[in-house]
Amino acid sequence: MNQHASHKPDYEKELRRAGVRITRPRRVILGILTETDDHPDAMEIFQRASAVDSSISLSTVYRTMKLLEELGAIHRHAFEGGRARFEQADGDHHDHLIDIDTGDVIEFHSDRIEALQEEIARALGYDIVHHRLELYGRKRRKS
Amino acid sequence: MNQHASHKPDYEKELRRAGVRITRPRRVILGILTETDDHPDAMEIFQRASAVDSSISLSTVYRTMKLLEELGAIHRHAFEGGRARFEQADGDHHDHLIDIDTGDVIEFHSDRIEALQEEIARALGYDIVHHRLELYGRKRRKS
DNA sequence: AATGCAATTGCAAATCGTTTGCAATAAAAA
DNA sequence: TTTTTATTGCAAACGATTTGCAATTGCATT
Repeated sequence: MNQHASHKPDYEKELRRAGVRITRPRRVILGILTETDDHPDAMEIFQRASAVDSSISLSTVYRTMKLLEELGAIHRHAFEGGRARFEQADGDHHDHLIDIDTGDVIEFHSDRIEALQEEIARALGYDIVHHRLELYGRKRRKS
Repeated sequence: MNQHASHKPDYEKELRRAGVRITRPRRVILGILTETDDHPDAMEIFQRASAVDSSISLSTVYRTMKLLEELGAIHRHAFEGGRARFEQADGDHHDHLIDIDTGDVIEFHSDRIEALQEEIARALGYDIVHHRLELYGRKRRKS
């Protein structure tokens, strides 16, 4: 099991490569995504974007996130509790531990769990297309 | 890893013990839940209930499911794709493999995965409150 | 069996997160 | 700079679920 270290992607380059226009709202949103390491939801991104340019709409945030998701630049997660949350897609697969008190997300990866999942699916006659492993926990109190 | 075998619960007794009234709509819904082994969503339950008594409303289905959930008699799962799905809560914990083509749900349990999850959480300084492990797969083609 | 009253119902409207139609605006190609 | 077309903000629509409310119904009591 090991935690994961992130590196900054160049979203603007990715979008340009996809042939979409680099507009002012998009530039602001991409900037926010680039400088964040957590897992914000659309509303959080919208608020941070509004602080930079108050004319940006929530719709544009959603549209931009959908665009980035389709390009494979970000991942959308439906953790418990309403809103979807986003994170940059930096190649390496990982699962999530969500702090139920703060909402913080810790990424982790376990080859052993992945292998067991494969084993189980095979035994049931299935090929795994994707999976979802989320641990919801609380920080252990110092004893 | 082993699959799970279900046994019929007496929902009506559980409700009565909780001091709620056994109404006609509730009796119909409980009957449907008792005789099903799959993981229906509220709309499916509503449709099956409507076939028995067309005056039953979707609201009542939702209210009854919430009631049973609060009593711990059923579990609610937010698998991918819109609606929540329900299953009887028969003590033993299990995870789910969802057939992405049919929506079928196969239950499984792995002590080894559970142990690894605990290990990971501990290493990160957390206690697991609950977790979600869902495998989304496709039936392996006979080769 | 008739009564009384709180629990339960069906309905419509509200909610929440997200998406969409549309006319106005702005990128970027010419 | 003009033109073309993508993108925007807005408001309205959306789908799943919940809720307020007046009407109904279980059921404990006579």
